[in-house]
Amino acid sequence: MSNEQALKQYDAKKYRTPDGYTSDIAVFTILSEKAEPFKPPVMDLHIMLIKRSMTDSEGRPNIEAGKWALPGGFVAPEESAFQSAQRELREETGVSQIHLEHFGVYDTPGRDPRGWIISNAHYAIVPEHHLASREANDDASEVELFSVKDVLELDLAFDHAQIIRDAIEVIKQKLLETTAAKEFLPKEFTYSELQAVLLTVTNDSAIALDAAFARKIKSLPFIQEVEGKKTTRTSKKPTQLYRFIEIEVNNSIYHTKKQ
Amino acid sequence: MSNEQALKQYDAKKYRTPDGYTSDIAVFTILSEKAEPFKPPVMDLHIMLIKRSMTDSEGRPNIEAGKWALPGGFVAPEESAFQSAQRELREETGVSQIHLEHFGVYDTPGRDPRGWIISNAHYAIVPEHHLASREANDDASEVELFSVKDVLELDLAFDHAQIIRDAIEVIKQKLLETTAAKEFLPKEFTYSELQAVLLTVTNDSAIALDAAFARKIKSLPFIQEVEGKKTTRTSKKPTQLYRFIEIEVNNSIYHTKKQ
DNA sequence: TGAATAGTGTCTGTAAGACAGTATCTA
DNA sequence: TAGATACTGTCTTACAGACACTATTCA
Repeated sequence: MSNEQALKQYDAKKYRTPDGYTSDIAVFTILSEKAEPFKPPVMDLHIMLIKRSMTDSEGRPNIEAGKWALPGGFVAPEESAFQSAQRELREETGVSQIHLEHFGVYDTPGRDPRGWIISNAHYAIVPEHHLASREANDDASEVELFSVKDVLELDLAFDHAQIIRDAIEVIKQKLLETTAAKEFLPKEFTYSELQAVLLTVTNDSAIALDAAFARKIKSLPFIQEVEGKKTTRTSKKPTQLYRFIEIEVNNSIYHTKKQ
Repeated sequence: MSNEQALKQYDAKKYRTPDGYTSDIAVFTILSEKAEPFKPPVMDLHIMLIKRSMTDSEGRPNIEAGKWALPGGFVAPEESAFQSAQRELREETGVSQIHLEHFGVYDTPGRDPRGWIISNAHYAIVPEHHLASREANDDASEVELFSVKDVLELDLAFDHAQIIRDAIEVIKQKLLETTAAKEFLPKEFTYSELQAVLLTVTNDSAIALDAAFARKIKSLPFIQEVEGKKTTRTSKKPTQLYRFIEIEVNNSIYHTKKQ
């Protein structure tokens, strides 16, 4: 009894099938406010949204026209949603080789007025400088960065308010529970730069207090001092540079962090 | 320009659509080896699989017949994959109200010979005693529990080997990085019972050594002593009982565990 | 010299890890 | 009383958190 025999008799149309499969991407970046010389950065976490056009490519009225939405699109049968997200991201921002990860599926019946459409949601971490070129593009009026603090006040398409809420929770968790902060930073960074990234998602005193964090960074097993290398980009006093090292982080709640 | 107008002109058939949307469930349970009186348990993590029948309900040869597979099935248009997984789980095991969570999507082109079929994968944690009845069922010959140590040596249907590999990684992580272990335990438990659950996924000495773990359990912020309550089910000397308390666990790699 | 950033010194307390010793019960 | 499990005592070492103090540079 082979699969060939079974396939011959299989009829996909027997079952009701979805009307579409899409990938949506929550693109996060960090904008540094007032990058004055000899000043540590103050950062704010932003998410990239597009404004849905009033008409589609063929000139007909568009669904959810005029609303803000996550970039994304229909997945083709010959690709995975992840590949689709990579493609969309490259098309939208010209950026490839960046951190992209699945974080959820949205399939509540009725979530899309066009029918039974399943969305596979991803988040991406794009360093600030990669979006500089993007912002200067032709259709820049249709693409904008919003602080995660007020993005949810917008008029958002479909169930994207929920997806964005979830994405924000996910990136907060990833920044604090994994070494994902390195995706926002240059290869070598100062304690105050890492601190600025983390302060976009937490207010904890252990991170917010300079002296405490400057001391802590030296004991973190996944961060290494770049010996003898300093910079003056954040202060007049030359500051020690650090880098992330590739080790597995033990995040067990039953273990000590010390490794 | 309303959505109604736009919808009138929308034609789902313009795009190629998926041939199916399924939910698969990796059902985990823990079996206690030799539950002798006055002995702490020795546990082993198991996963529930079904053997695909040779013919379908209409007597025709089945796809991937005779292979072992995750329970699951086609999602109906009026439900979410999560609801579908809940339903399947109830039908398969008679259990509801258990821990069930999405952990991934499987959509690689060609993963299912029947066509473009997207699988939404979940894992479930089912305490041992809930499966006792299940195992006595009529079609028990088609359902079996396998130790996660050797489940991957089976002949598995579709890409279920990959899904199961991922599910095992996920449950290992969840057991160590969240309080999910409570789903396998009675409400009140001894240190050696919690220890036995954790030892199914780690060998770390901080957990494996009795004295160390007996002391550590008292300092864990999410576990509470049940004052004055002891049991003799694991030893002749009455043993202190503990329970999980509902607090948010701070799992940041930049913070101390102390809360 | 003052202002700003980046640290270090020092103290107190908590906890980890190792290992030996003690407590409680059943058969 | 032996044997098994469940702890506790004690010691050493490490780091966390708080707060004051020092270091380095530019304007």
